Amino acid sequence: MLALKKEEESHLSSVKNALRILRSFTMDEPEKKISDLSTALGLNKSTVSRTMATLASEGFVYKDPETKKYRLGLSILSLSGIVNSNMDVYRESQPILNKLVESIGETAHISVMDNLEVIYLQKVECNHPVRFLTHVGRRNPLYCTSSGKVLLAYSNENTIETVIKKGLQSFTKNTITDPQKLRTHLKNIKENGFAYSIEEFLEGVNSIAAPVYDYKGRVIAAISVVGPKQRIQQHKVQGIAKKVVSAGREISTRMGYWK
Amino acid sequence: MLALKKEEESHLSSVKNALRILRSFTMDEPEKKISDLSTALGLNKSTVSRTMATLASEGFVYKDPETKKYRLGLSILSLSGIVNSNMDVYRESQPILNKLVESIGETAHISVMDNLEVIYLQKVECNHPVRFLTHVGRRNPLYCTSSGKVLLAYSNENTIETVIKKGLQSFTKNTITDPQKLRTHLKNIKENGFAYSIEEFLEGVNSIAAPVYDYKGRVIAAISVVGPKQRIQQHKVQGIAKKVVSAGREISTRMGYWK
DNA sequence: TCTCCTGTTTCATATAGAGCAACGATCGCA
DNA sequence: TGCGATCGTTGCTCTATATGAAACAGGAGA
Repeated sequence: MLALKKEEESHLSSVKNALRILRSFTMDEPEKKISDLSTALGLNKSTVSRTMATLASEGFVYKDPETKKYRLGLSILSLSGIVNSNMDVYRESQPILNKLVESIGETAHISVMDNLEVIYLQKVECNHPVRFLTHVGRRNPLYCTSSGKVLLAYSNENTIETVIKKGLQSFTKNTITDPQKLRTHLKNIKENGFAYSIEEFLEGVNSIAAPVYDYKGRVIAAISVVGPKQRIQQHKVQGIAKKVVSAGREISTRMGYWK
Repeated sequence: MLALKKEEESHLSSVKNALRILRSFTMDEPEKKISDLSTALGLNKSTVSRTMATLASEGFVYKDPETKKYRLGLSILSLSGIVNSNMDVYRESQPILNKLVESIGETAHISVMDNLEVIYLQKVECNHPVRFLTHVGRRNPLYCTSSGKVLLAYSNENTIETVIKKGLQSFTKNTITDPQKLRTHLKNIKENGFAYSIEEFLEGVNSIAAPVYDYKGRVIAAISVVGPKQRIQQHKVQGIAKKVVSAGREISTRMGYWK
């Protein structure tokens, strides 16, 4: 083992390979062949083959006997149920999320920060047929989604600077890519108590988000509504934000926050 | 490596350890300490410690810095989103499940067979405050839940016999534990086109399930409603079953089945 | 302060996993 | 039908690496 960072010295390489393989599955590429994985991850074919056999034996991947392609298995689904049930926010937010969707008529999410990204824990869809923009477990950037900006705004300086240092990639013409602009933008969000994104991440998609507090008054999650710009229009933002903020407060109260 | 079954010969032991550790987390024990895992799985403390460090580095577990206990991480949630989006049934069933819940007023599920168990893919809750009997990803026996019995009834002889051979454990006084009784019971289910469980698995809990077909006419999933016996009464079974069967047909149609 | 119980790290050793290459199986195309 | 090309699996060898025992380092609690 030559020249590994201190942190990684004690990591088991074959386990790491297995986990990297699992994480390489995406929404766009939910099926993988051995050789694809081999080249993509720079691992030997036989290594991948044996790793996949092990993953399959524990139900983490499923091998289509016909095409010989692998998909993620249902063991993962079993584990995800445990992840959720273990998160207080998840438990408390379901009914409030439902009410919010009914009241506004747009899809709503609960999300948290993980590994300098927003990850969506929960989703309640509206009746409109525009769907599948997001999904539970999806990760998005912190600096150009409304939920991400809320989570970032209420985090510490350090986190903000790390995000900036990683680079502010431009997704649309509205994405905030200037560090100084972002800093003041985030301060405004804290003052207003909510954030909105007008096509900052996806063309034609707007969103509004508010913080969720825990019993210590720390922001632990964000609640947000998303929709096409035709329905979430700029002049409606204030009105919608009021409802989102109040829904966030309601969950916070259930989490033991009061103020 | 001495005396391993052929199948397991080519499995990577350290990866297998990691996966076994992940699967050892349950709804009842969502938090684990190193030493617990060590004794529970018969692995050396240091092995577990290093494995957990690796799992944590890829976000599969999260280490509470205060208590030093581990919980499952959000990487798993990300993967579960991909599992779902990859399953046709999942996509098609959401709105129909909603309608069913509205019409009957009880919680409904979509489930499939995996590893000789029922696993719940999707859940839509009713408004009644009796909750958390099941959750997405939960696994239950095939032979004493309505969804399990549907899936089993429409599977092949071989599967049925394997389940019987594994043993029919009694959960309540109504659990079918006699192999011959189960065989004829399953035949009846196929004739009726639906299954019901009157407190066969949990005291006080009844359920009704119907099959979901794919485009080839194979049963690939079950749709079911569950509720307390006070609400799902025996004399109501036929009426509810009609609605469940029809919902199942509706999903089947969307899956390309027609007949 | 002194135990007891954690989890992490060190170190030596055995071994398990990686790489290579050869083998079948399957596919595509002529 | 036959011929390459591609792909996944499997022996085999060798070394990198995962393992276990024991020592170490922190807490927690008495």
